[in-house]
Amino acid sequence: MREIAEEAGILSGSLYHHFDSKESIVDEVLRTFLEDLVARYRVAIQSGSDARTVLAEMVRIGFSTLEPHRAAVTVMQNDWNYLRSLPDNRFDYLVKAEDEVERMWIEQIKRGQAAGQFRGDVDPKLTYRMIRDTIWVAVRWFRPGGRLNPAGLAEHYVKVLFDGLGIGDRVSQQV
Amino acid sequence: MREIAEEAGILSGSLYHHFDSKESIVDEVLRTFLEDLVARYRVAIQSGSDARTVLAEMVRIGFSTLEPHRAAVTVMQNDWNYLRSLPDNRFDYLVKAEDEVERMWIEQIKRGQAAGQFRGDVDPKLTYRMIRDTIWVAVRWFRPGGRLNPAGLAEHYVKVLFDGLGIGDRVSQQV
DNA sequence: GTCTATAATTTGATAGAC
DNA sequence: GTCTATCAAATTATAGAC
Repeated sequence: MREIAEEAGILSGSLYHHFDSKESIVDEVLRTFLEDLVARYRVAIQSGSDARTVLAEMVRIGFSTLEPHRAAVTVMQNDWNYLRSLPDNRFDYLVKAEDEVERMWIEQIKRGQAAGQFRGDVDPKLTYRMIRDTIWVAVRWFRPGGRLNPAGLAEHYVKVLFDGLGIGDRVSQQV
Repeated sequence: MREIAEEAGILSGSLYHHFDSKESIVDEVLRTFLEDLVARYRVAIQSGSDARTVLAEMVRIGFSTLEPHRAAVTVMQNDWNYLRSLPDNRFDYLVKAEDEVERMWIEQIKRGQAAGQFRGDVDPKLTYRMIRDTIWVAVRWFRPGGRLNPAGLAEHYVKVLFDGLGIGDRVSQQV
């Protein structure tokens, strides 16, 4: 709280005029982030595009939140398990939001598999988790002004995710 | 410290008979982990196999540490930046170890590109970071006894990483 | 090698003046 | 809306008995 107040240019006691607790600050940061994220996912999904296009767009949306929602993504990374373990039900919406997001991703992965755009021999849920992790953990090393911006990260990842690092006869490698 | 002592079945004061500070505990946990990890990477690299085989093995090694080195991986995830920021130089070896590990991975990626096993239009360093993140963050949700063991996670990831999620004419998708 | 007791510091939060 | 002053609890660490 003292560090937050210092960043804001006031003393820690003054923070309690704006928020009634540390949890309330976290709450506002996370709600804003999740509402924005889910809304943008919905737009991508409702675009009517094929699964591969939608999934690529969702990857781009994810990376694009790293800058505007850096604090939220960091808190999600570091304190997710802690916030969920709190005795009050204050952060129950986190699980609700995560479940909805997971459903969105998995639906697109399954739709792509059904349409023959994605290979059928991967587990949709596990694949979602790995995509999710890759995007959000980038907040730990990503710094604005570096060699690549979030859009560049997204394009690189989409390339590897969809087409793979390897070169060669795809079919013969699918055992 | 109280929680660690409780897990050990003693009181917190008694811990200081075995370690002179909290940092010393973290230090021992991380050193053990990094020595094991680097040694196993070296074995894989010195096997003389082609880059693709070595890289797949390095992925397997990474996932296989999630169970035996769960505490270390968790601390690396949560406290890496903090440990590096400490005024004393006690954890300088973390950066040294990370640099060495990064060199190992990037060398294999570049070797695979030179040999035509990996596509040349991906950034080796960025690709390494994404592989690294995907492996280690799994510690946050991976629980022994679940649907998949670490070896299963590794095989799934190797499949997606090398061959991609997509199906179709690879060349036409490389713009 | 562990316990009891306690020191020293950090941290979230409050009361009331201005 | 911010500051001063301070509280209460938590947390790392120490001293000395057993």
